[in-house]
Amino acid sequence: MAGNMGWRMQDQEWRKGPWTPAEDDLLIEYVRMHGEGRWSSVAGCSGLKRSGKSCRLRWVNYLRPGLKKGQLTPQEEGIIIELHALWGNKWSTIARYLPGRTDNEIKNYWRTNFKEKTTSSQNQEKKKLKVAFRRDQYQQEVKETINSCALPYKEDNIGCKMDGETIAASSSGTTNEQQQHNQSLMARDVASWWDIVSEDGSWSEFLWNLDDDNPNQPVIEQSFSSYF
DNA sequence: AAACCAAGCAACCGCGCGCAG
DNA sequence: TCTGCGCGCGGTTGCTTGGTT
Repeated sequence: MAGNMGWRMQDQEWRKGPWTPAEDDLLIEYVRMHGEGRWSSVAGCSGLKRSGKSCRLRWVNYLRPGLKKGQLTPQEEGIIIELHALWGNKWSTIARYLPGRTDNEIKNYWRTNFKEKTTSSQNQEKKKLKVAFRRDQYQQEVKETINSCALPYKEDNIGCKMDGETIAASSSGTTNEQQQHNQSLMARDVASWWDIVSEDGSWSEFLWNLDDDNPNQPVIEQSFSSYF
C-alpha cells in the first residue's frame, strides 16, 4: 500500500536479520534523544540502516526499559489464558495487562503451548485438560498471593488503574512492592471472575468460543472495573 | 560424536486504522 | 471527502538451541 512508503521505500538499502549490539546502541541513543515514535526518521538521524518498522519492533520487543525476561509466571499464564478466552488473538490488548511483557512474547507463548496442530477431538480434549490444569495451578498461586499479600486494598488507589499508560508508568515509576501489589490485586479480580465463569461449568465453552470479535468484553470490564 | 528433530524465539511481512493536509 | 503517510497489529517465517536417537 502507498502508506508503506515511509517504511519501505528504500527496501533495498535496509539491513535485515538479527540486530547487532552496535545497532542496539544506536537505537537506544536515538530513543534517548528523540523519544519513542518518529520511527521513520530513525535511519536519517541515527545512521542505522534499518527500516522504521524494524526499529520500532526491536525497541518494543527487546530494548524498551522495564521489559521482563524469562519464563512467564503461573499468574501471567493464567491471565493470558483468561484474556485470550475473552478477546481471542488480541495480543497487544492482552499485553497491556501484563506489565513488562510484549505482544510478541505472549503470541509466541500461546502458539508454543496451545497451538492447534490437528483438529482431532482427542487433541481438543488434551488442550482442554492442559488449560484446566493451568487454571487450577494459577488459582492456587492466586490464593497464595492473596494470603501473603500484606498491603491493604484501596479502592481509590489511582496507581492501580491498569490501562496502557499507567502500566507503563508502573513499570518505570513505581517500586517493586507497588508493582507486586498491583499484580496481586489484578490476580484477585481475575480469580473472582474465574469463580463466576466456572461456577456453572460454562468456562470451557467460554474458552473455546474464540471466534467472536469481542463478545465477552462487558463481562471482563465489569470484573476489572477498578482497572479500566 | 554426528545427525536429526522439535520447540522457542526474534524478526519480517502485509493489512488496516487514524490523522493531517 | 479524498489521499498519502506513519504507525500498530496479527500472522508467518526462519534461525537457534536443546534434546533425542
